[in-house]
Amino acid sequence: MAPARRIPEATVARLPVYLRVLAEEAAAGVITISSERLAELAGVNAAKVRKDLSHLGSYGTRGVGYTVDYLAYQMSRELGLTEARPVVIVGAGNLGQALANYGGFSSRGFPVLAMVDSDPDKVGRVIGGVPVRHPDDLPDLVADSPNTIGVVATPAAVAQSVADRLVDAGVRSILNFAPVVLAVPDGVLVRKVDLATELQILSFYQQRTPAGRRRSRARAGVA
Amino acid sequence: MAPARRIPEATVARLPVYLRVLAEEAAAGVITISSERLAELAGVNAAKVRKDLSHLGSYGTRGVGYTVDYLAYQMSRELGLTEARPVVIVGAGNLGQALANYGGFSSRGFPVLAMVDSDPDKVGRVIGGVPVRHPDDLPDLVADSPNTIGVVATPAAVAQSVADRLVDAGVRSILNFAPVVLAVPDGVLVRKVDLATELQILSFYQQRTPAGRRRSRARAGVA
DNA sequence: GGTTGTGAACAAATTCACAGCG
DNA sequence: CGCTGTGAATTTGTTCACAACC
Repeated sequence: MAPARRIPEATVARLPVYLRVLAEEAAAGVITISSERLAELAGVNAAKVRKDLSHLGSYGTRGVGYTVDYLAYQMSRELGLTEARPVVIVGAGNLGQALANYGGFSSRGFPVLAMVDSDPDKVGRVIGGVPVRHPDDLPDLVADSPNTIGVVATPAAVAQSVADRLVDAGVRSILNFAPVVLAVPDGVLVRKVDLATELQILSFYQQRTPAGRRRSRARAGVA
Repeated sequence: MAPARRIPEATVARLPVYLRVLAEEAAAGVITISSERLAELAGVNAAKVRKDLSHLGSYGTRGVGYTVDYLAYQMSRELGLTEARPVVIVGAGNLGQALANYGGFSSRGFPVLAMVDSDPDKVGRVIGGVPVRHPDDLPDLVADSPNTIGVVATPAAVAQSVADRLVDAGVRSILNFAPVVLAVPDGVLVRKVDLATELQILSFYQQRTPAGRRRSRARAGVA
């Protein structure tokens, strides 16, 4: 009986993956799932799944597994997903538009309220179903929902000033796609997604793997 | 004198960040940089920087710091960035187009060769300066450069079959934006970027921070 | 029998603190 | 004196292996 306080960072980072798998299984009519199977679908090993889940509480049944719906519910609750978190995307360029159009946000509880851009040609238009607003409207947009998440999808040069405006408007969570380290006050959370960084990491690891024999068609996967 | 073999994963993940900082400093005319300063700009602490760099070798000078150009060169070499890695983006939807247009790839040594899409309305066109090719062309596209990186920017439903085709064509590094765990043979590397996952992680941590007093304008940053 | 939940063993990563060198 | 490079200490994360339980 681990009553579950202080969930390790590494575990938190995996919960969304488990949650997605559980949603898929639930949709497929699966009622219970073992740590073994969940591990396979999530691409990790079973011991890790059990340890991770034990941090949430004792939601499994020995000899049986976990009830998919129930586990998913507990996980959503723990992640704070019981109510929707609105998203405002700053930067209505290619990336901003792609994110706005990307169905994965709204469908997973993150409705895209608006895009924000200073280009007068864009302000007032609706792109991909999302209205484009002027940066001055940020405080109004955020005022209603204090737990709005701000997404920075601008060029690096303006990312810091955009972040400042988001913070001033009351945003306390920021997802940053610009390749800069944002400075924000205490209490504001930033996560960064850097596309070129990901490629560089791939680049490092690929050079070690000698070039390999020609393609074996094995489904290795969960390595 | 750490002659540098087996660089820890956590270190590899930070090298691209250091490298970007070094490039910016070099562009600004800075000649040498201390671990303290590099740490500040990269958003980590100085001990970590020194430990990370020590895995590459002893490239610093005590009492002085690191020569920016030299360190950047050694780092690029270690990351395997001395020659360009071509990128093929599969999926010419919003995300694919955004990635194709995103300058950050080409400018950092990852030229975008082509997008691939099965939509006949798109094949043959040039979008954002990048030609759209038919999936059947994949083997030809990749044949020339065996170290091509494949980017999966398709809906989840087809991501696995796309990955299969990439692997069959000879691709050994894949960056996956689809919210699925890809199964690939040994020797093929996959990294995943899941946008909704990032939002969910933000969601978890934000709910703990009680809502906070009204905005203090402190530049906390590097926390 | 089958599967969870968890202590204990192990491994990786971070941080400290300082000797060593320029 | 200043700053790097690194052993040692600490913390965090992973894996093992098995008792507890259905």
